[in-house]
Amino acid sequence: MSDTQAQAPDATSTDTGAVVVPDKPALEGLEQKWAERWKADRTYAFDRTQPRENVYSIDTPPPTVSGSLHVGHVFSYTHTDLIARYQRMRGKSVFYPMGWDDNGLPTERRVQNYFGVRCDPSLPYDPEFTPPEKPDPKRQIPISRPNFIELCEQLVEEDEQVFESLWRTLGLSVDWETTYTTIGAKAQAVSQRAFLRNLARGEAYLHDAPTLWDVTFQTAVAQAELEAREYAGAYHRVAYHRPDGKPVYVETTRPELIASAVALIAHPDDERYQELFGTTVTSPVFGVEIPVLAHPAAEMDKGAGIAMCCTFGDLTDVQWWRELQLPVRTVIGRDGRFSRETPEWLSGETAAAAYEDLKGKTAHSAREAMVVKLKETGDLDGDPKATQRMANFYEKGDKPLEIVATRQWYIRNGGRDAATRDAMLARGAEIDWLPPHMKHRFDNWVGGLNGDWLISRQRFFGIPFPVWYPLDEEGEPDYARLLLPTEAELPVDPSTQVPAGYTEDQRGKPGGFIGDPDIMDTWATSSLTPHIAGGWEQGPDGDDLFQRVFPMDLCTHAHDIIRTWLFSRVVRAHFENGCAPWSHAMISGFIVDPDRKKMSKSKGNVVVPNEILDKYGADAVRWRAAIARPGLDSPFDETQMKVGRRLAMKVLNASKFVLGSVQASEVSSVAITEKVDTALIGRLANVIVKATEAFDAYDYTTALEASEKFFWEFCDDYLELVKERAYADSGQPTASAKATLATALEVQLRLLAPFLPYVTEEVWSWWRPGSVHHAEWPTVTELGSAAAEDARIIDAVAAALAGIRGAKSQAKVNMKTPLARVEITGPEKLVRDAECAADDLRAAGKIEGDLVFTVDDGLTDLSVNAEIAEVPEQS
RNA sequence: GGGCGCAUAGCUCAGCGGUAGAGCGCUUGCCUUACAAGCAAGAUGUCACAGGUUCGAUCCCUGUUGCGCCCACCA
Repeated sequence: MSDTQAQAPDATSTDTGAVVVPDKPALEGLEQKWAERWKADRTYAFDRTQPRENVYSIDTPPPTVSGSLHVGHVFSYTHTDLIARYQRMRGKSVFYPMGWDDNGLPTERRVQNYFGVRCDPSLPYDPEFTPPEKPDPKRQIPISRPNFIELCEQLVEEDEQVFESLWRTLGLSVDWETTYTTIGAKAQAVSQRAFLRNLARGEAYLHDAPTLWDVTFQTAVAQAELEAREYAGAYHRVAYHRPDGKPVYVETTRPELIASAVALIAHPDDERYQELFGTTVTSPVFGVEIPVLAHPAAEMDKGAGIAMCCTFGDLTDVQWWRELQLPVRTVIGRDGRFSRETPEWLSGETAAAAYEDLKGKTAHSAREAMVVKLKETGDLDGDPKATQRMANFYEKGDKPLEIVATRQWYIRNGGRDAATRDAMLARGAEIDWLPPHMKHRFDNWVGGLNGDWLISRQRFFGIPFPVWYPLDEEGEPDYARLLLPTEAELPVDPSTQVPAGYTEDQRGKPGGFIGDPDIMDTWATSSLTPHIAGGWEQGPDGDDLFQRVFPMDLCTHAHDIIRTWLFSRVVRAHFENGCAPWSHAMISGFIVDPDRKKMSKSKGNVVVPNEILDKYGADAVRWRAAIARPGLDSPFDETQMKVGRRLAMKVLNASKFVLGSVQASEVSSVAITEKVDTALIGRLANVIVKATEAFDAYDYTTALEASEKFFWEFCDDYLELVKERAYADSGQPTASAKATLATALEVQLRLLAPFLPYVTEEVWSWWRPGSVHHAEWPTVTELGSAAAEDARIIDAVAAALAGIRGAKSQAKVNMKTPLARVEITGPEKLVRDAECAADDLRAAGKIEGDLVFTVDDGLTDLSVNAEIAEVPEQS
């Protein structure tokens, strides 16, 4: 092979072909040594002069830097790196950037806890502010939004260094000169530009509607961030009253929402309620008159079959409210508490008096209060019956979500129109899914969308919407008339910058303007990672980089974020670029604990990556990652790490051994002439074919298995077999053995390089110039005519050798023990194959007497009969 | 309730229409100057269950059971 890369010469090998092997090769220290070298040599730098067809580009998940990494992340990122390294060796210029997801709620929370502060947007900026030495989590110091953001930026920088160090240790061949953050100016400009484009095309819109609301974080949340959890509740059988006084019982788990009831609803076919449809009933306690209506979404067999519709208790209520055009009667505010003002529909004397006790209460205590009242009025039938129900939670929250009508920004995603939904499904079908069944997750999610994508959040540390609103003479914002920046002005912060034609002193004044107070959800930014990393419409040469890397070749991540990250990138690329963002999506499984349970902090079963990297080394951890196929969950078992470590160690030792007798100049397929040697090369050729086909199909595990199996056979059989011949003084048999050893080792280092980047690079440096990671991926062609040899010869020889060893093992003597006579019997083909290695077998088996080959076509396998020369005395 | 995946040795997993495989673990040995974190040899199975297709099914089809995951589910 030729080394075309201009690499710095290596310290431990020379251009003259000399071989320098350490006395005691060790794994310890390899990560640090080579990570530093790769950095200094810019080994993984992207060559952006290459045209698109010579580029392999990868969209990497930006890890949440304020979170913690677990072993599952490490494995999934390794999977990506295996492909990256393979493609690099195939001659591609690999675009492999790394991003940090540092904006959003996780960072805010971490900053609050770390520094003991909280953001109060009403405060002015304090340039002198320094966080307390000892944060008191119970007494968080209120600070201004700019102060808060400064602390966020400070902390994420520290976190990012920790992450980078871990990834470098793991050996990810990321181009560390191509990093981005989701809060950085570049990401801000890209997010805002993409948003403005969506807005201009009508794909983004402002909408005042009921939204899922987290009362703890006081922000809207999107469908993709929901998590259904079991939640303890109780059925309350409650009486509404017909005009004639007769009760109509409903069953509800949320009696506190009787105050916001707008109708009772039953299924149109429900016999029991036919005569009630079109009439009205009055609510218990409050005596508010509401209609009884029919709607097919009411389920006859659920509860009493007739439901109390409140605005809003759940998503079915929203549907009824919308489709039956019911009024909005909101009692729970953004803080999750009952309104402190008596609602207008409860202004009657009885109702107002009853409501008095609910004011300012949380949903939970309002419920308790209502139960007391219902008992007093006799409208509670029996005792509440405990039940477990599923409720929607924000995935990061711990209180069930409420539904609150608020004004929010949305991006269309097919949740409200079939044409867009079909377009998204079509984009999904353009992607090669690995494994293929992961596409069902995507289709399933897109098919189940129940609304557009809500991207605004009522939080602080994030990318602001580049929007201002004019204020009318009363100081009310005109949401229909948006004030927008030009793309050239981006990024903008509407809370500190002023729209064209206005001055700062008009902020918040009648006739003036206000900035949009919200920020974009972090997914709204990470949905653009191909654009951010790929330099979409930015940089001195405009879109030059982007044209070379987009659409990308690969994205990799675990299956839990198909519905969020994967889908949102498809949405963005569809609207902005009219294509899918990548051609391949490789979906990793989870690493689960030995009981096949998901790892989670609360269960205390999380494996910390640093510990296993320290203990077993990066190559061992990578090996373990590589035996987990795409999409399959894999239980964590530490003993597997030992197996990987043993392989890495074996590579060092076997290489040391081979290089003890072989010169770099002996890598040559021409000198390989002996039948056993050509057969080994023939087998190696088969391995190259198999590994290459597997890698091309993104089946890194099969590629590893093929190369690893060959390597162990190479060590245990071939190396033992030709030892003596390779060490002999001269002659063509010796030359053939040496050439085979050198060639096979050199090829194997390249085959294993994607999996074990450290040991292969270490060994490469002993005798080859440059980096193995820029060496060409092996081909059959370079092995010459030997590649065509019948590889099965090796099997027969190995069987003969095993027979010889077996005899010694059974006799419980050591392998050095001489043999007086050996007879190898079997079918003609196998006997002739084994006979090819007669001299090597004699040497390896220490056969001092006859070595006889006998054909017996009655047998199907080789049979070896060996006589021990002398049985050592038992001591 | 809807969808997807899985079920093969004690464990983790390959495999395949024609005699069932690997690694780990286990057993028995060996200090063989590359490696004792090593080496050699060896034992281990109703291929979840029931039907069907086939000359032949662990493999293909249908159903069942069990396990896991995703979605839906606040009356």
